[in-house]
This record gives sequence, C-alpha cells and structure tokens, in this order.
Amino acid sequence: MISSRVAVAVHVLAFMAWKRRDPVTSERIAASVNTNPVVVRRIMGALRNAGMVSVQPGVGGGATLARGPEDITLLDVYRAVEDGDELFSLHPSEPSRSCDVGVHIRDVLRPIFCRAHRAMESVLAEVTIADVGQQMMGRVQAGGCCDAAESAEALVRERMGA
Amino acid sequence: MISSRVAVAVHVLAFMAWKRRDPVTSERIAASVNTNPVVVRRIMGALRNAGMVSVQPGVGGGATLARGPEDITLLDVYRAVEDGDELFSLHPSEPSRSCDVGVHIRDVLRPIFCRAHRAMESVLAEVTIADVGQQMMGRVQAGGCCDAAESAEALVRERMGA
DNA sequence: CTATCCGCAACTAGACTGGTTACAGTTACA
DNA sequence: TGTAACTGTAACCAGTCTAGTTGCGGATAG
Repeated sequence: MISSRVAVAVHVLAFMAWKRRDPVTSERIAASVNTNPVVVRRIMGALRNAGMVSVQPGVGGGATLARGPEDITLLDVYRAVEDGDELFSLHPSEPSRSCDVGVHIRDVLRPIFCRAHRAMESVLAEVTIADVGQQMMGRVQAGGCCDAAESAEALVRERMGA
Repeated sequence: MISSRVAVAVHVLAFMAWKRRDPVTSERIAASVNTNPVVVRRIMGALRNAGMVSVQPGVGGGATLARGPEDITLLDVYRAVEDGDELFSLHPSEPSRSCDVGVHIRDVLRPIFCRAHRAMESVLAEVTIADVGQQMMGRVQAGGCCDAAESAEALVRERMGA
C-alpha cells in the first residue's frame, strides 16, 4: 500500500488552492486533515522542496501555492512525497546464480514492473490540483452540506471554518 | 512499495513452468529464490488457494502448475499474494466534517486512485507466466551463462541445479 | 514404519508509518 | 527591543508489516 502521505498532500494543496493567495498555517490545515501540525509540516517540506508551495515563517506566515493549481499534477505530488523510484520490490536477497531461473528472473521482471508503474503514474499525471478543486466545488454545490443559507459561490469562497 | 511476494511468486511459478510436470519441493525452490522453504510454502499456499498450483505432500511430492502457464497472468499472481483491493491509502483518520475540503476530498480522490490502480493492473494482466518463461529462455540462449558445453535446448530443459 | 514431504502456528528483528513533544530559528508588529 | 506567531527539525513512541526461523503435527510413498 502506498502511504497516506499522497492523499494528505493532495488535501493540503487543495486546501491552499481553495484559499487562493491567503497563507494558511500548518495548524489550520492539520485541523482540516485531522492530524498533528508536525505531520502537515513534514509533508509541506517535501512539497516545498519540489517547488509546489512557498512557506513563510513568523507572524501572519503560512504556506501558499508556488504555482497555479492547474500546473500541479498528482504525479508531481506522488513523486514529491513518496520516495523511491520503484513500485514493486524484487527479491529481498539475490537469487541463486546456479539456477537459470534465479539468474534471469529479475532482469525479466524489472521492465514489466516498470511498465506497470508508469501506467499507474500516467493516470496521476492527467489530474491536476485544479481538477481536484473543481470536482470538490461541484460536490459542494450539489451536496448542499451544512447550512445552505448562503449561495454556492459564497460557500466555495468562504466556507473553510476550522 | 509492493512487497517482494509478487516477485517471489512469479519466480516460483516460472520455476515450475520450467520443470514442466515434475513436482518441485519447497526446499528446491527456496534454494533458487535464496530464502527459507517456509517463505516459499506461505506463498505457495496463496497460489494454491487461487487455484494456480496443486501441491502433494509426502515422499516424492511437491508442487506442479494446476493450469497452463499461458493461463496464469501476473495480475492473477498479484491478486493472489497481495491482499487488499486498494493501492493507495486514504487519510489515516477521518478529515474534519466542518471543512468543505475535509468533507469531500476522499470522495474525489477515491476514483482517481482507483483508476491509477486499474491502469497498473492492466499491464500485469497482459503478461503471463508463459511469457516470463519465454523471455527467460531467450536470455539463457543468448547469455550463454555457466558452461556452454550443452546445447541451449538442453540447458533450457535440464539446467536447474540446486 | 520410516523418510520425505507439506501446513501452520509462534516468535524474532528490522523497517516504515503516523503521532507527539520539545526546542531552535524566523518574522511581524507594538 | 521584546513578544507572539509561525516554521523546521530532531527525537521518541506505538502499531503494523515483512521476511526469516524454529518447531511440530499430518499426509504419503515405499
């Protein structure tokens, strides 16, 4: 199983896209994700290293998107927070050299697993944070969660209560 | 990372395909994989539950393929040894209900991750154990590993030394 | 009856994940 | 200049997963 860091990182970026240029604190995001602020900061560090967010410490600080949400794909996010370039593990210890299967199996498997990995990644590459935000907006408008007193537009813009 | 059980299971099945109808013991396979026989038997148990191999205890016993190697795809193997039907983890604990992002993020992510998973699986579905065996045979013939005294055909059939 | 197999439970060490506390560094602002 | 609000990071913990290992009961052929 791929760790929940990818899901949380997308959540973080979607939250920031939702808030436009308003800097958001790790504590605020942690409340939305329902976790500890340090967990958010750890993931934010990876996103910062990958150039997706810019972070400012100090009073009134927080994080904002460093690029437009339409320029951040889920593949970017996946690669930023999930280290290692392989999806499938090969043998834990080297197979027998005195057996034809043992000698060649890894060289046969490697390109197959690589293709499978790339197929998965290509789906992630087709989805951007902007897409995620748009789908979310659709659900907010359709679902009419919470109190539906305000217009859907206002909901989309303002409703990010802790 | 997906565990090495998939790679080992393919190794096991390729080994059995290599040996045709000869029953192979877990100890023999373990020597080729370079691990403990119990590890092989655990994986073999999953393959047996999935109807890919049939196992016979007792003297002269061992495992043989229950179907033709061309009827076993790597997707079958993956599903047999890797439990859980999800590739990506979602949030470890439920996001905030009082935040629009928290309320909807999982429903937006789930189908995206599902598509990515299926794309990966569809690559595995296109490769069979027979394909793996054939690629291995090609490498044995081309590579000329070990002593090349015997013909490649003989190598392919006989060279499975401990 | 015995040697050779498998099946399974139990235990281990190591790695990884997510959560938590603690503390140093940076910044805005009174 | 001091203070409050932030981030960054190290350290530690509990829980889970992985792979390896031992041990033993049960099946089977000869």
